Amino acid sequence: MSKYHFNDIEAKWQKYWADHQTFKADNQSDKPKYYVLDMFPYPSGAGLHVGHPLGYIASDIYARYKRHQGYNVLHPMGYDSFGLPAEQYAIQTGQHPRKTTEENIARYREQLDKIGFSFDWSREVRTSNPDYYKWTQWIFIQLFESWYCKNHEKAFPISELIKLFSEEGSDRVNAECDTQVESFTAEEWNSFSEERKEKILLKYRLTYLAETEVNWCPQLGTVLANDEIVNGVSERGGFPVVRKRMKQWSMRITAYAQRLLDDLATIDWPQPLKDSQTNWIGRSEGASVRFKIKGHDGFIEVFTTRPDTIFGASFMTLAPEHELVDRITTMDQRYEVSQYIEATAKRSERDRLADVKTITGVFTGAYAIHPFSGEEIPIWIGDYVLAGYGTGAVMSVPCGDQRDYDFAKHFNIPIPNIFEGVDISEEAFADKENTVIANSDFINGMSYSDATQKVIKALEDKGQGQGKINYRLRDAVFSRQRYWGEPFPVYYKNGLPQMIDFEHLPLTLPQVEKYLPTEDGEPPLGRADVWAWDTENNEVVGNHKIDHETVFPLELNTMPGWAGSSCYMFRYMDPANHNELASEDAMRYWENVDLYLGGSEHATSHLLYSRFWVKFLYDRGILKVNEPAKKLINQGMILGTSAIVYRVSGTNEYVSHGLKDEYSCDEIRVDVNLVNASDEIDIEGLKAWQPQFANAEFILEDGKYIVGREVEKMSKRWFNVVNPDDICEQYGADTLRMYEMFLGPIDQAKPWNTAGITGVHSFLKKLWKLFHSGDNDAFEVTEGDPSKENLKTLHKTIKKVEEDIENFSFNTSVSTFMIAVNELTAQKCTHRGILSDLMVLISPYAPHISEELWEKLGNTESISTAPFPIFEASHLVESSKEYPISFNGKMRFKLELPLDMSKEDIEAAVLSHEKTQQYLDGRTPKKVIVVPGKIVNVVG
RNA sequence: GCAGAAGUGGUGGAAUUGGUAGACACGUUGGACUUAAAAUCCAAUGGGCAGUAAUGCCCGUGCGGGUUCAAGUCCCGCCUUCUGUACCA
Repeated sequence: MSKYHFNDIEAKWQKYWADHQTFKADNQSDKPKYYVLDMFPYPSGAGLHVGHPLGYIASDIYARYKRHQGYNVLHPMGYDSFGLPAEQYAIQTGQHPRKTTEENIARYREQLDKIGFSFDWSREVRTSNPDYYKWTQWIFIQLFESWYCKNHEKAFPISELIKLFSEEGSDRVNAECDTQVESFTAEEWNSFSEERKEKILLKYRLTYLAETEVNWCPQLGTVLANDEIVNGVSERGGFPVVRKRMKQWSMRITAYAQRLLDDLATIDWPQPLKDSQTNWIGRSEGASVRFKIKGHDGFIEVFTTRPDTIFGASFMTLAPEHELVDRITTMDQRYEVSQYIEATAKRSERDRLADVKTITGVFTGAYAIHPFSGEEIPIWIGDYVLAGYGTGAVMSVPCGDQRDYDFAKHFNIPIPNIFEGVDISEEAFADKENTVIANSDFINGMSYSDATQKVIKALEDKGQGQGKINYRLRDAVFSRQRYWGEPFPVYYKNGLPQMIDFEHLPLTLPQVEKYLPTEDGEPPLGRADVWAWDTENNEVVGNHKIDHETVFPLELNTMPGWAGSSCYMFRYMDPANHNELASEDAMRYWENVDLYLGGSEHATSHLLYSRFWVKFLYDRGILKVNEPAKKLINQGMILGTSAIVYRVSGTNEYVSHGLKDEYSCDEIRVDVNLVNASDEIDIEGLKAWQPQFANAEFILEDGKYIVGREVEKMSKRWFNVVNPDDICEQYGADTLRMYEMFLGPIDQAKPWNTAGITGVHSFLKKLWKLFHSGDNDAFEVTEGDPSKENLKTLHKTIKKVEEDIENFSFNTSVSTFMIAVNELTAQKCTHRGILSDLMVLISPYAPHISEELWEKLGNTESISTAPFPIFEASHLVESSKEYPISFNGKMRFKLELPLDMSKEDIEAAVLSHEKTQQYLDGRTPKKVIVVPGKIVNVVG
């Protein structure tokens, strides 16, 4: 009666861990600290599928391993619980998103608990809880109260900027700010009205209100960030996105572009992830050049990475949205230009992306003056120039840039050649490394780098340009026209934003009757009746009081999804603190995340924004560290294996996969849980599953209906979701944990496939049997000294498992355990010491069975407090080894030799061996290569 | 187009610094136990050739070259697949 009853064992230990708070971490300890974090999930209505826990299992193994190694481990979990799906559901059903969110969280928790994670649930955070988003609002206020000084490359309190303005005026301030700021003296500043000062400061704050061109999604009724748009349509829902000018909150992340780039060198993150952040930031070096406009006072400013090609510029191109277009267009061209602008504005982002081949543009009638030659250069408008990058204008050098070349060819603009010995009759020459400049006045004969320096110097002397570094990274739009997000702690007095004082936070979400935008296009908060701020009593009051002189309207937008997730890793350190984000002591102790696990899809969103906020809070002395995580691992996605049945077109007949080519069929995806490991479907189950199959006819092959397979993302809509609860029920959590690791390397994407799970499950059964080897299956261990063989198996395993965990090769350590248990079974080893060490090795992977057997071994404390066994090389020492002997690299025979032999002795023994003599047949070998412990190679 | 990753049996995948390729598992085949099935256990399993057999030999890590006594691993040139990104001046 001692079968491996995993269900009972797992329930027992999960209860034990919860009752004893086994994994609660202390904020102080003599032990070294280690912080292991998973990216917290959005609790969706679909619940967890087997793909979600992959990363959690890996991080749990590492956390448990670190506890065995004697670390004080912080391993928390929480929920990123603001988000669009709950809001969409609320719009459809009228149910408050808080309610569905809480239900989903309860379901997630239940599922997570079944897998046996060692989370410290006492530190749980939820981004939608007012106690939590109070701190998101607080960080927003800190950003509002700060400006970025470029001289110090650091953020400072806005009060210091005010001091600078009042003492020195604006000209000595070198700040990251809006492109157009006025210049004033200290006297002027001091004479400005408060309102005027406020307006000026808003251009310097790290979060600011600005009229910006945004990605507007009409169907969702909201603005989207660049990373929420995929192929020109919204990531959620796939709706078209158009460009629109709106007043929005923005974050000055561009101030941190260079530091975000530089500090990548200080963190141990995957190279592909660093590369995508580098690309996203998009640093490029070049020059900013100001071209005079014929007959006008102003300049056209352009950015170019090729100042060396300036003499090849035969036209200028402005983006259709460029502010100068209207001013410089001549009367003759006015009609044509306005037609063109209207046409391009109508095109959605998607059309523009889909159709990059068509060249369109129009001449403005105006001319720019070349800064050196003085030539007149026609100014065109073209939609291949993007308003959002650089200055929205380019100097077009058709001989050196393919897009300019194509544009010039299309409109018959001259293409002067400024490269020596290069043929440009077919295409542009863009190879700057192999360039010799010609036809270019004072830079003739120079290379790219020499010419670039020379041109920049000459531009500076003329006051018409300078060297410049440009970034692709844009400031992040921070407003969303949604209900289910953090409200801004902001009210408006005379149209100017004011922050609510810290002691009156959190500003909680008001009740609304519907979650849709209002009829006149305002965000859902525009529906709230009680959404005004009374500055006298510092409380939220009804909108009808707004005409009162102390009551002002509150911000109607809410914050984007990334607001709540940017600094949550610090809140876990001290989640119940009402006075600080986290206490000084807690932050000093835990520093930042030592190991962070999550998907690579967050590379240019969460992970970039988080780094930005952490650097900002570091500048302001709130955080002690300037990066959120020291090491990061991206776990690969687990994909679904969809099952497909084939309906003969226009009938209710379904044909098996092998026969489908004989018919004209439609593919229909069906529930994968109806299909067995040999791809055969349960026909009765299918008939009961959906009404359309109830009366279906099936054309079978060999008496079976075989489905087709397709590997794709695991999702409800493909009916390919596998629920971890079912696996736990059937095989147990320990099997699920080990099998998910066994599937392959942690960072690789792989399809879920239950076929191999029995191998891992039978390993756990064998492990159980190792302890229950007697005739009546009673638990039995032997005492005394372990055999040499036993020790060898154990220490081989310790070494391999330790290496594997340190390298995050969790898949190979599962194999190592299997080998160890097989060997010990063969050795009939039931030795207490060997087995208890083995249990500690296995417990990070299969914690429940380990706890149970650990208890049976007579231990009273949880196995999680047991020290990791120490590897002793002496147990692996052998007296002799079988050497492969090769001739010219080809293996000929094996020879047993003592390990302590010298190189020379090995060589002599090999040469005198009869098989060597046979092979050499009287010849003398050229060389004998001896690799001690490995191989001997005789080169003839 | 650009950047990154990867190509190994029927399948998932192993192979320290170049040193016996295919660990471990699935699957398949055969056997044991059983009235039978399930479960469990044992054996075989990259391909080919020779041999009654033990065994021996040859070929094999996407393709073509190279370095080396020795290459899945290093170098050069290709092909294919995946992932991210894209009119970025």
